Order: sequence, then C-alpha cells, then structure tokens
Amino acid sequence: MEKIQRQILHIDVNNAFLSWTAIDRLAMGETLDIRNIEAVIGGDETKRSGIVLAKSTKAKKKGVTTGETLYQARLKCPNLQVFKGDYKSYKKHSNDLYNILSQYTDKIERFSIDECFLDMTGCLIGESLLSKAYEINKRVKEELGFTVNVGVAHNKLLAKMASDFTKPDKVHTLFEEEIPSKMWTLPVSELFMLGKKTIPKLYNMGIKTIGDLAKQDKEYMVKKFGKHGLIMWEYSNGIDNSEVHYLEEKPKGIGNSVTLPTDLAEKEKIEKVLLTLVEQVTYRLRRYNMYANVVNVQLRTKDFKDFSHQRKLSYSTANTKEIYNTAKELLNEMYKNGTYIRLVGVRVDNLVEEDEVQISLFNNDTSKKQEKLDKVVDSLKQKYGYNSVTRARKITFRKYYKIKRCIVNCLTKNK
DNA sequence: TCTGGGGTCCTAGGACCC
DNA sequence: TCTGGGGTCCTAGGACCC
Repeated sequence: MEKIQRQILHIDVNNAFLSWTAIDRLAMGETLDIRNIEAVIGGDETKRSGIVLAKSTKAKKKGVTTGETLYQARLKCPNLQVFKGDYKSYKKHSNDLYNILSQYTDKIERFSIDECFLDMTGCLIGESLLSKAYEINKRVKEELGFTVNVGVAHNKLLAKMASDFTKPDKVHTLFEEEIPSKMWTLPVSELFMLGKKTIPKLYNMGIKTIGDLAKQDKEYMVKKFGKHGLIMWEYSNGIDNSEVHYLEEKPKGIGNSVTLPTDLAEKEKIEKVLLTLVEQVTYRLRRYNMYANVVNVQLRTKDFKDFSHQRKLSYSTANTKEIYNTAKELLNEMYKNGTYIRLVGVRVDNLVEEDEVQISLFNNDTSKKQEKLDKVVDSLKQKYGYNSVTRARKITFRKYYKIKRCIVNCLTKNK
C-alpha cells in the first residue's frame, strides 16, 4: 500500500522575543521600534546572566549571535541597545499565534514558544499547501503585528529546514526534488541536530556540506557515531518519519536551576538555595498532578565544571519535604567543602500520573500531613501569588508574623 | 560586568541476576 | 583453579534543541 504524502508546515516567529518586546513597547506609546535598530533582548548582567536571547536584523548584520555574552556582543556592535525580556507577554503572543494556526488544522505541535508544526494532511480541499502558507504568513502579520517564516514540505525536518532559509517574513518550500539544490549546498552546520561538538569531527572527515554528509555510507556513519550517526545521515537525505505531536503531552521531567549572584562555598547557604528550588519544582509538579520517581541535583563550579547526582526513589512522591531531603543527601555526597559553586539546579524525573503511583510502604501519618500542608500552601500560592507563602527557615521573625496573619486571614475568608 | 534556563534523548560503565 | 554472557536497571555525564 502506498503511503499518503503528508502536508507539513513549520511556522517560526522572526526574532520572536525582540519582535514581541517591540510590539509591547509600541503599544505602551513608545515611538521607537526596536526592530529597526541595533538591539537585543538580553539577560541581566548584574545577575550574571548577561547573554543575548534575541537580536534584531541590524544587530545580526554586525555579527551578534544568540547565546553569546552581552560583553562580546557590544565589542562587535558598540551602539547595541539591550532590552529586558518579559516571559509573560511572550506567552500571550505565542497563544495569539496558536489561536490563528488552530483555524487551519487541529494537528498542531507547539515545538517551542515561537515555533509550531502543522499537519495539514487532509485539510486541503482544492487548495495548495503553499497557498495556505502564504495566507498564514499574511494573516499573522496583519492581525498580530509580527512576522513569521513558513516552511512548506512533506515532513517535519524539511519544513523546519525550509523555514530557516532566508528571513524575515518569508515562505519557503523544500520538497524532495528540491533537496539537492536547496539543502545539499548548505554548510553541514546548518543541519538540524548538528551542534558544535559534531561539526569539527565532520570537518576532519572532509564533510563540509549537507550534500557531503548525504553521500556518506550509512553503515559507516552508524559505526562511527552510533544512533546519532543514523539520524544525521537520514536528516541529510531529507528522511524523517516523525509525527506532528498535536496532543497535549505531559512533561517527562521538571527542573529549576539558578546562577547565583555570587559564588557560594558554604554548604548551609547552598542548602537554602536548594530548598527554594525544590519548592518551585514540586509546586509545578503538583500543578501537573504528577509524582516523581527520580531526584537530580546539579552543581556548576565557578570554573564552569558541571556535576550531577541523581537517585531513584523507592516510591513516587510530590512532597516538598521528601524531595528536599533526598536533594540534600545528593548535595552532601557530591559537594566537596570549600568548592565555589556558581549554579545550583534541581530536577525531578521519571514522572508518573496519579493512577500510576506506587503507594509507599512507609506512607504514614507524617507524610500524609506533609501532603496536606503542601496542598494548603499551593492553594494559597495560586490565589495570592507564588511569593505569598514561604518557609519559616528562610525568613525573619517580623516577616513571619506578617505572613502568619495573612494566612490566618486567608483561611478564615475561605470558610 | 564573561559564559541562562528549560527541556529531551543517548551512551557508557557498574551492579546484579540467571 | 574452570572466571562466559545476555539482559535489565541504575547512575553520571554529555550533546543537542529553543
């Protein structure tokens, strides 16, 4: 039986964070459109997260790249203007885009905050995929005020490669017969899933373009690079049978990490950070109604060495205290006294839903009480904001009494 | 004032079992 | 005085994505 040819679009917002901040500024009455100057959205240098998150076309022309430090970006582009990001606003713009796209198909995969895949197979009645791509491109621009690139192809990989060709505000096709002329001529570094560790290895093998990679012997690539070798060989030949994952998917893991304002070398202080992170992680975990089976703690030293330890739990839990206790043990077995720590991270993995939970043999009154406490705290946080409730060991007495009054008020109001 | 934060997936080696 | 080998689970670390 012949397989039906799939009709795939990839939508990619041009300079998403920068465009969205530009729109927000204009809406607030500012006259300068930061899309038209040398500008970036950047992290906070005083918090040691000073990197480029998004760049304008003019900044890109000066050689500014995403992920580099603002310091480096300024060296290339002395007049660079740096703006702060606003994740809440970005989420809203992303939803606006999604709402338009959902008028074309219900098979939409949110690949990231600014990228979507659309499976249009069976949605085209007397119209071409390309005409739909142009329509989406035009509508988003007119109705939302920002531009998108649209990639048109018969699988996700080719649609994604196509949307990346020339920017901004463009529609590109990449059908099978166009692979040699449009894709094989590109540098191999342009291929999806080839990063900075693999590129030098390929260069040493004389592989410079995607076409060079496509012509390699498949078995040889597998022998040399394992599974990754197979993927890069298939991608270079335009092969990708993955589906558009349009159903809402539960996360497989949840993590929070933070670069500290200054390096810490005292375990007690690191433990406090750990507790804050565990609270955030478990709060999110419980909002998904999920339970964790693995706890992972990550440390980055001041000279940028990463370490992580993880532990499988004997039972599933979403309880702040239980996960914190495990995290603390992991920190203790990993941390060498006196080491300066730059970043602390906590992740929970092997998540399961409520009906898959293995009930603890030690599920005693104490942990039931803990669960109840988590629930009360969560509901207060949902109602009055995340920072409305905080653990006693992190706060001063004066604050403690203020918060206590607030909680008592909330509880009496709830009755 | 040099290098974020949130994810997914893979691999290698050790432990353990049969 | 012979020491294999397949399978599974667990952990640490790494590569890649946006």
